[in-house]
Amino acid sequence: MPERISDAEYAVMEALWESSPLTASEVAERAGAARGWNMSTVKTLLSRLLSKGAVDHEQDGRRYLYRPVIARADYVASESRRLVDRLFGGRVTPLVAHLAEDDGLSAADIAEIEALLRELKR
Amino acid sequence: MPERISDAEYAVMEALWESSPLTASEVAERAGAARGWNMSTVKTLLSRLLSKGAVDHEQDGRRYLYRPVIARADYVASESRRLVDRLFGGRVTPLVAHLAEDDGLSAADIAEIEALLRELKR
DNA sequence: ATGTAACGATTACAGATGTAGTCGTTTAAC
DNA sequence: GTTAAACGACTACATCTGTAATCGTTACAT
Repeated sequence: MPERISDAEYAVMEALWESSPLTASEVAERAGAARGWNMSTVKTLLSRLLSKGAVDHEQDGRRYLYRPVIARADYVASESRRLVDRLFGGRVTPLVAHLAEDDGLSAADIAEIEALLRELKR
Repeated sequence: MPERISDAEYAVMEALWESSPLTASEVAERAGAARGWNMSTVKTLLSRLLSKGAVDHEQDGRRYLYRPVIARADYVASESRRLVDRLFGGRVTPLVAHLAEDDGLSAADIAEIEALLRELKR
């Protein structure tokens, strides 16, 4: 039962997954700037992520270096699963069906997925 | 910009999507009972859904009959899109790849998806 | 040395959410 | 007719989330 990560917190995680460790200021540059966040906001988010155990920090002089504790792949897996469970009764196929229809996959997309499935059949 | 529907509210929507119109008590039976919700909780959720415009109600004597305004398919589409956008840069293929690997699709699942893709190529 | 900029810690506050309780009214059963 | 059950309306309240501001300390530039 991992603590859930909010939307805003997720943006911070993205920055850390892309490159870590980072200082709070670096996170602000990379995740906050585009969103118009104040430095304080970024720090709040970092401290919430700390207490949720999603990131860790190590002292570096007068400041901290932050790095993710949970892997992006794990997060993505659990969020995807959550969606599939909630909306599609845990079945992946209907999700794919839905996305495929609704979303107009390009021929290239289709080819890519087919290749993937062929791989899986090995 | 449709108002977001929370997890608890979603359970109420599920009941209404499955069968509607329903009275508050019926929603409580169908969605609340399994979750141990108090009648009050269900009524609160219904009124929040009303103000969000996600459900509508019609008077029926001294009580209301509730029915969904937004279609399940639309909700599912927007939530799926949201996930794909957030976690996979808007691309469906990586999601499918992820789910497929991580999730061990059965041979039947794979066949089903392949059939689906063939359909799409027409 | 001194002021100022950078940092972390703490506090703030409104809106959303989960979960209910209370109140006034109506109606159905006696 | 009277009472208890059912209903909707309104209120409550803790937690989470988004978004900061303030405070105390430290270090860097002068």
